[in-house]
Amino acid sequence: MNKDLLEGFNDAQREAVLYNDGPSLVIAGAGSGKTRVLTHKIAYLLNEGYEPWSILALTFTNKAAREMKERIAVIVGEENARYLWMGTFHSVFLRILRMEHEALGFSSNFTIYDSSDSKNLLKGIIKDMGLDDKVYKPSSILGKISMLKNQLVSPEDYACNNACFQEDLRSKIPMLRDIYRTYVARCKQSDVMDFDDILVYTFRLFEANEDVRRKYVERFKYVLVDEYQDTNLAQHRIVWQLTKERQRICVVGDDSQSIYSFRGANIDNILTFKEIYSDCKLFKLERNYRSTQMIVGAANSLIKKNFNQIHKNVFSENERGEKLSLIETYSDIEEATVVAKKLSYIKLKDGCRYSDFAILYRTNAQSRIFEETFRKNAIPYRIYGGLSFYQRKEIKDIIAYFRLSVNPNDEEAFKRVINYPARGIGNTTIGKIVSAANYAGVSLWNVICSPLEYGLDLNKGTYAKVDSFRTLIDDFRKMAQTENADVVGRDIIKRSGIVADVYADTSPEGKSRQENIEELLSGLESFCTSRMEEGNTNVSISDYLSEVSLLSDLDSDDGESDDKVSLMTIHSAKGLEFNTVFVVGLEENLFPSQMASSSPREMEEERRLFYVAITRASLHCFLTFAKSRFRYGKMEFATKSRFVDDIAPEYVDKNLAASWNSKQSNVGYKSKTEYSWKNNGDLFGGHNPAWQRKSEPITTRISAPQNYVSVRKVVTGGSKSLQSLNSLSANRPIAVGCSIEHERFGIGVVEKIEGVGENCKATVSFKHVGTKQLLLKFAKFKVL
DNA sequence: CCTCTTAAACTTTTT
DNA sequence: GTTTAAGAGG
Repeated sequence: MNKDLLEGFNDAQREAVLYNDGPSLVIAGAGSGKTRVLTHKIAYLLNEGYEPWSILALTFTNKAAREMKERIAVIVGEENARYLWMGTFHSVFLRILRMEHEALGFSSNFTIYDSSDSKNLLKGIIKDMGLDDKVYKPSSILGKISMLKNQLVSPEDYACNNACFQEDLRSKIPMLRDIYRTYVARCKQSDVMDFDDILVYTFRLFEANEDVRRKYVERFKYVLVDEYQDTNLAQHRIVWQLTKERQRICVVGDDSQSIYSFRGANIDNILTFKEIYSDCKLFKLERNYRSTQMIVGAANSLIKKNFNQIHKNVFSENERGEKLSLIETYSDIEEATVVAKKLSYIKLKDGCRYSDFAILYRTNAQSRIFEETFRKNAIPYRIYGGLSFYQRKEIKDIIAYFRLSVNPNDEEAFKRVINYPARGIGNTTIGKIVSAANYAGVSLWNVICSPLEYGLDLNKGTYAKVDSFRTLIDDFRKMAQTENADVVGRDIIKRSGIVADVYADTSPEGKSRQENIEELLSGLESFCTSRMEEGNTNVSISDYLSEVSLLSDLDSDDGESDDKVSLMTIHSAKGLEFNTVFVVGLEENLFPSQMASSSPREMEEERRLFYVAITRASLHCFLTFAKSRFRYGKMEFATKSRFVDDIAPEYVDKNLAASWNSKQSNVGYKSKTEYSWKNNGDLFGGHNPAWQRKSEPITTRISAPQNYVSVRKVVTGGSKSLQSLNSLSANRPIAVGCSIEHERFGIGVVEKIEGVGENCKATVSFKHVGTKQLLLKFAKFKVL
């Protein structure tokens, strides 16, 4: 059995699987078969006699956990795999917290705030304290509080720390400590935890209750942690609490892929692991099985630019492969078009599937253009991340009712639905309830249950409305205790009036909301049936909520079944691999992000992010950047990202960019398009791709200038004449002092000209709109 | 108290 | 360009 288990492993991998006598740290380079090692190690442990429920395996995404479980099930059988404690930090510890709720003073049905709930609560607190939300911006306060929690700094610790207070004084937010204290108190009052609380309270549970900690130390005889480079202090300390005696722990990670420090992840956790677990054995997986030598070489040369790292030599023995291609385009729209074209071409040439491709970007906002372009060109795609299913309004409304039926003290859920669907309880009434609750230090629910006791002053009509809401929720609560989740769910959306409200709306958006509700209900149903198949006799709404509140969109993958191009942020691409990867938007202030430019530490993280992006590719990797881009609804000019030049030149084919530039100056719009066509042929062997003729509608739409116009007609303003005007400005050079007539700005005089070729910029003083800077390549004007 | 219109702010990255 | 906050009118 053990022989089979280790078939096809290299020495390093085999040793990492077999060593189980003490703590081990596996540094696993990108594509080095890390997941395979982890799954086989667990299978090996099971073979060695470990009971499935005595193994705890922690991952960062539900998806990773599920995949790993499936792969283990293949080796050791479903009946063993299902009893493993395997999941994200958050889901595993939430499970434990529910069992140990009493020790923490929470009810067993506490609910979870997502970040928008947290933000809303903070907004209210800041308002109540009479503070300016321009100074105390809820999202940045939430960020600070989240960081404190991840560092296990309690409100009390924080209030006592003078250095922190001085820092807040300097940042003009001296009330932060009071906000933090109030925020924690209000969550407690609502019987609610936020994401970070799951870790904080787990730590506190083990810290304050030695017997409880012992219990779990006894249970978890072996602990494995994936992506250890992304753990924060709280996670690190919890793992220590569970493993310090037995020291049967294996962590896997790659310091070069640490990309979550913004969320409190501390790269030092992995760098100092050896010191904390003193007998730790170190294994390095350096052979990359995923990518071509060229891609691995490029990635290595890039990451060398970072100082902080564990030395390793990642290598590939796959084919040499082709260089990375750098593509420069002149707008974000063209970037998407060129990517669509290359993608279609490669698909035809390699005969691969759409699902072999990924478009990776730095920010979610960049997905839009690709979405539009792909839709126009009939390229199927799937967008990951962005607004998740569970963040849609109609879904959140329903979930809020669910939450209230489980935990009526949940303040944010309460506020969300007390007047949805509209039942005549407005902001004034809600305000009165909130202040009565805060005055007495109880939940909103408590106030409406005993309005007299808490001095709730409402007129009779309003009071009747509030009380009928209370009755409604009370009914839901009673039902939620006895009935199954699917039954309760259907009843809730019917009796709350959501069905009537949503189904009255026959507009396209209303229709889509209906579909979403149907989807939620069918999801709820399948949740119930699958839980019952597992042997649970009753499946409560509470069970459902526990599961759902930690799900992200990335997790609800519809699987391999459909053949679509993946569009996602680089962050969500971690752990995945694709034949061909397009890393797009490689521009200064976008990637690396502007936010990172101030600190070298953050800049290194951005570089690691780029490293992650490149190493997702197994065969082809394209890097693209656009010289102009729409941001915040305005056109902005951009320059090539510094990261492009961090890759050693021998790995990157920059010819595309070079020849593009040389032809730029005297080429009008139309020929530019033709040029990129020709270029396509040059790159891949000098012939016109067959699909250019074959799929007529796609081709025309890609190359037709109307494409550009129709997509962004508002911003370019009457760009019908783009073509003619562009060539005009190229043919008739302007000079300082001459008059021009601009399509939108009218008549003006040229004051200054800077730059050469396509970067040529003119400062023009217009009669009516004042002085503007025009980039001649884009500006639409006539020389008079 | 509700709803419609207009204005402003917004963008890292996510469990 | 998009979403969400605030203000006016019903």
